[in-house]
Amino acid sequence: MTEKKGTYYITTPIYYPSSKLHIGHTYCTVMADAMARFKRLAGYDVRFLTGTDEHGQKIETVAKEKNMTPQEYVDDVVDGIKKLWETMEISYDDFIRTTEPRHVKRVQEIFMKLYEKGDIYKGKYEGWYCTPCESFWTETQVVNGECPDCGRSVEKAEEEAYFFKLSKYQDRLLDLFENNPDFLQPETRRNEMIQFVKKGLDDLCISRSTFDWGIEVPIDEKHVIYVWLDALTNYITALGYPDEPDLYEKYWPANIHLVGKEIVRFHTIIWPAMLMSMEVPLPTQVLGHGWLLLEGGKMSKSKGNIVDPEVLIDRYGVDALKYFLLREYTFGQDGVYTNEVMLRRMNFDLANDLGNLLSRTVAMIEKYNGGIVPDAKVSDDIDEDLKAIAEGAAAKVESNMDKFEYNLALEEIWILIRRANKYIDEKMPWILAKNDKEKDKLDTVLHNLAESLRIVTILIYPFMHNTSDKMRKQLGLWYTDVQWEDSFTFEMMSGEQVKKGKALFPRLDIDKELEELEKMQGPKEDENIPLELKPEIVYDDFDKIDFRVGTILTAEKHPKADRLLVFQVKMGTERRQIISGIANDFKPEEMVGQKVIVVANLKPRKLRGLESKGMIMFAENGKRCEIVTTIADDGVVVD
RNA sequence: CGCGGGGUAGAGCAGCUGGUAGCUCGUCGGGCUCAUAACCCGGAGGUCAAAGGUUCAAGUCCUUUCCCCGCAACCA
Repeated sequence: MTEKKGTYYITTPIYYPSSKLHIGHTYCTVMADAMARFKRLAGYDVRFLTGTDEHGQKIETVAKEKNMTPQEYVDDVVDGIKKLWETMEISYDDFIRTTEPRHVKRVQEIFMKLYEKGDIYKGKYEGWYCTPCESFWTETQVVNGECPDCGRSVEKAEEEAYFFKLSKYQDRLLDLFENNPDFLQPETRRNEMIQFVKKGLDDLCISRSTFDWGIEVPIDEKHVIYVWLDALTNYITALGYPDEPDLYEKYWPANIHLVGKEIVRFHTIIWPAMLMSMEVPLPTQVLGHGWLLLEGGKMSKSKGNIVDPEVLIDRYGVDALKYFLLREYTFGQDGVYTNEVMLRRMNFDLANDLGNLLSRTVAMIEKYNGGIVPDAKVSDDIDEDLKAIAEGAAAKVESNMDKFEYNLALEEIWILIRRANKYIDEKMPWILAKNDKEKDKLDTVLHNLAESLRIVTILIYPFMHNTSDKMRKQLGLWYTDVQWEDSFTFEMMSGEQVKKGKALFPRLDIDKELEELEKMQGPKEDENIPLELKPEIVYDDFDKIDFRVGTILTAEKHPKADRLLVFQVKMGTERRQIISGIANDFKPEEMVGQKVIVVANLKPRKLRGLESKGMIMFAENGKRCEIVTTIADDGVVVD
């Protein structure tokens, strides 16, 4: 039995179930899972937490649209998420939902702790209120008295709200970053946060009274707790803090909070500040991973360019998908996902290198030694080289995993696999088999190959346990469990009965698969799928808008904003200036002379100092904007 | 001069504290037949964005410039 090395608590973010999860979420969870499995195998007492963040206005709205209660709605989505993790064989020890009673009551207790500490005060959320959006905006967010979201005018309003004294912890946070370089990695994220704190922190509004779907503020039933205090605390409420502290005392502080780069700020500024206030130790390390991008940009639900992990698992298996995600991308950096890159990885690394190595090894042991793994009899430089690489691989995997370099950890394993393939060519066992005098050499080759593969089964276990099991079955290693320490030594096999099985990873016809995947991922031609639309409007709403045709006379860059282009547009008798945020997609020259559609009666507004009277219509297809043109004469009404 | 990250073979990437430029794929040629037409070897292909500088020695340090990408601002 492996001796215990201590505890290891690792968490993923809790995901927001406003719709189905995509491959980006899968990526994060797979990384956490691999680390959890690795640490377990290495002898740690691991606790791995994931979950869902289920409150908030957005959920409330989406549920209403679907004619469900928020609870019904989230129950439904969370079921799907749990099913996905089950398919992915995510080995979480606990799944926390922020709607669970255990979380709700603990969040309220934590609120009271902060309150009694004097770090929560009731203040006035002085701001600008946009009635249609039901949102408050700060002075800096509002532009020219208009809502930054919808552009309609906002009214000065005061709302009571509860605030957390984030500013009080500014200096301690700065110390934290500067004295503990490891607290936040990678480096670039740390630099960003240092800058952010240096600019000064405002107190944080932690309650809302404009919607109901949340945890009630214990001292004020008119308010619900806003996301920060509700969501971030999951990492300790799931451990029973504060009322059932057994797990908390055992596992807190967390070793790792694994999060996406977009939420690093919340985890390294707001969360530590709350913990400081609670006088609870801080997590040891927050790691911000990069995003999986699709060609042409960010993955997002509204763009409809989601890669559904279920489809991939269904076709290629969990292990292949996990391998690809962990091997292809560098932790902390963004990576581009394409079907082709994935299929290549699966073919080259899994089918050709690993699968084929097992296949040829087992075939030779069956053919040349009746399926029994022989003992090694002799040894030369080549044998010793293979052996050294095999015995040294585990240490290299470990050191890379300590740095969360999953890709390099796997690369180390593949160095061994490639070495073994080369070893076969160097030794040419099929020649040895032709001469009885070479039997000792042949036995040695067969033995060494079996040993190398045995070690591979241990090394890949945290990443691909199914494949490991299948390999061990073929290698006759059914009689013993996977033990990490067994990967340190070479001489362990003798007399096992091997048994050739199905190919571990069938070779894929990449062109054919690409075609199939595109068919499945793209829109299905013959199906009529309703679009996701904004709330319905009536004709009167539409009739308020005055669309006109306009000819662009001149176009130039806005002197003080990167993304803005300033146009002079002619609409019949009138000429006016309109500004659009499309500088990334169009050069000014190519816009001149275009006939476009203008929302002509939009209230004028200043953008970085220049007035824009109206708005030019563009089509957004995800990758870039496309201009919407017409052949009609300018000034003409469009309706 | 808001903050930060990059620009290395056809593609995608490694190259930390300076000392013969690497990996995977592709390509060309060869080998092998145990194996999932898989495996192995070799070749071609890079003035390491540009220009200066420090140094015996610079993708690797410094300065400047150009170009990309995040964040922030702003996107009517």
